[in-house]
Amino acid sequence: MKTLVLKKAADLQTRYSIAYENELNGEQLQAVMHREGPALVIAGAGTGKTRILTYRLARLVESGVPPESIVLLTFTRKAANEMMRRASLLLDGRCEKVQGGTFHSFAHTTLRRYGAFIGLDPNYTILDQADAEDAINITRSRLHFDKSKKRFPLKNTLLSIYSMSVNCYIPVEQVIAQRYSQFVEHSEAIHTVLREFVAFKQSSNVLDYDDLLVYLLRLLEQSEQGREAVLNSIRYIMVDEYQDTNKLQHHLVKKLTDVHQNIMVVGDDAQSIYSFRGAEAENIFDFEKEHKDTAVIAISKNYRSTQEILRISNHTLNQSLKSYHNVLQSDKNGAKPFVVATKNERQQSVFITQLLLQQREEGVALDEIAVLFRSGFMSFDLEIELQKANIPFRKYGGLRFSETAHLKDLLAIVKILHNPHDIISWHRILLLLDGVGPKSASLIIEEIQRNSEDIYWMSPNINKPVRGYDAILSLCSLLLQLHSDNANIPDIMTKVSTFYRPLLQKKYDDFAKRMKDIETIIGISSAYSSVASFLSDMSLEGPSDSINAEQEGNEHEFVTLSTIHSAKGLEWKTVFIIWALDGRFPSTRSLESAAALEEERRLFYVAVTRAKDELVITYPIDVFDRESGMVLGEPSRFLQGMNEDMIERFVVMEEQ
DNA sequence: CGCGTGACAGTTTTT
DNA sequence: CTGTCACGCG
Repeated sequence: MKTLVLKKAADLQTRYSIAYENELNGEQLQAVMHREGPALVIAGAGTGKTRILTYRLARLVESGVPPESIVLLTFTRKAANEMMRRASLLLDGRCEKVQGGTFHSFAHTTLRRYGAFIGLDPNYTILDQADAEDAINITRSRLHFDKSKKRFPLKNTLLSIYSMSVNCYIPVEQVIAQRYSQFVEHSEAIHTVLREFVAFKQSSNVLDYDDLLVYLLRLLEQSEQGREAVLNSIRYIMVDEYQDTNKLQHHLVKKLTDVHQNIMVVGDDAQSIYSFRGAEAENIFDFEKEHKDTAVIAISKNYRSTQEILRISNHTLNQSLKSYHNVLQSDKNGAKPFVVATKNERQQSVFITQLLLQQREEGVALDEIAVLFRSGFMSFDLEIELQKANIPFRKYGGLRFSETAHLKDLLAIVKILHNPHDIISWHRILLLLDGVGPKSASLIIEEIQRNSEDIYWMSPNINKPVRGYDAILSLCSLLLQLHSDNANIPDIMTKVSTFYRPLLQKKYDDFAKRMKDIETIIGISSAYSSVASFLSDMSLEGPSDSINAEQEGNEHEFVTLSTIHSAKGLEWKTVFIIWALDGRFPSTRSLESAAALEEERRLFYVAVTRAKDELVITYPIDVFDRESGMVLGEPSRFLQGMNEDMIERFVVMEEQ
């Protein structure tokens, strides 16, 4: 007989180490405490979206939900990292086991594990955008659409058409009719090329970015075993930046939550800036319709910015014909934002640099400052100026480190090693070799496809092309050696780079600079223990940050330069928005359609709301625009209608 | 067939 | 400013 004892009921409840009630406001708390079933959180900029997600994560974990059964999907890798970092600060290491990342990286991890259920060889390699374009070009020339046809769309257009079709569930013909009407006459041919492109990827065992999502969906829909395996491991899903999901992702989320319905999505319709990639802000509102009994929580109290900054952002949205959900309010007050005209781009760069030096003098940490711009190239001139002034900076957005031609060349060899069927990489390398052109390359590739069993031994079988034979032979012997070596990754990389070095030297004038990048990537590679994870990280979460990270000295502090797209979800004490020049931001191209202009407006809104305390908006006048043949000199139309009690206007003059 | 040359068109934003 | 295309030489 067991003895019965009395225990205080309160003592039996789970103990929480975080005082949720004290650290969150009412609306936030409601979202954080939400437990089962679908929830939609509409949270304006700076209202503590990340805070809600991290606290809810912590709450679930504290309540005993196994962290590995929670999936957190975000849009950019940086946002994912930030979230995990903040969750770990709240709650020891337990949050590290949470599955998380971008849609694409989540899809990749899942497919590596369970892809076999739908017949996917787990050794597939991932094509980045340039690789996918190359693949399209290869198919195009195989089908002989490259010659004779006048004005056939270029590879990047073909890929956009394909991608739009896949991500939005729109048939190719319709995409062409709607968005690329100038190519309607080639509609059928385009479709043929794209179908062949799909087949080509399959036979090469490669997946492009879109395929990652498509195959994951296929796994969930077409394999009962696959579906069970994936769904059994997930109990809670949270999706950040939901306004940036497209149809395909929307659908994927639905499939992932079919069983338990424990899905929380967070979004802000005013921050939808990815429609060029098929994102539909309507997904937020469809979500509510599609999931029964969705708890809807709207949050409008802003904690980030001063009221002066919010007045600018609210004004930006008010100028629109559309109406957005949130009008932001804040208790904080500060200085009026500055709008500054400079004579030209040069002066803009010099001016920003001066202000940065001044801020540093005043004791503002460089980490607290960001310079934001519409497009990657808009910071080139400033970068030179910052270098001269010895101000350390890090640039986000624009061309990625691992997307530069020389690193792609190098990685292509490693890719072949990992996946010998990767014809796109073979093609890339073969064309690099002396005396090998498109014709011999395709002959060799045919040979490779015939002898797929012992692929590295095929070299002696090649019908000698007159010129390139020696080069091919040496490539093959390198591959053979690396294949049998079992070396570690930096070793492999070093050997590959020794092979590549003379080719690099011949191809580029700035050989030395590029060689340095290669050293850098060898360094990065040493952190990996498997070729597979090294390669997929390079394609999915490539070190975009290392592109300008290694300034002299090991300063920990740096100014952030970033495209607005890459700055989403982040905040700084002081934000500069440069190139706020009508014709650049919004760009002339976006003036043709109301929807495009609207997206630029939201983009401007995102930029403004990154600032906590200080906002400086600059624009150069007297800029020649090649496209229109006009001189641009007016401030962005988004600044129109702002009077003197909203902003201070300045003109930069040179001191006599 | 490979490769250099010159003309010319297109030019965001991300995974 | 860069990638792409057509042309013609070796």
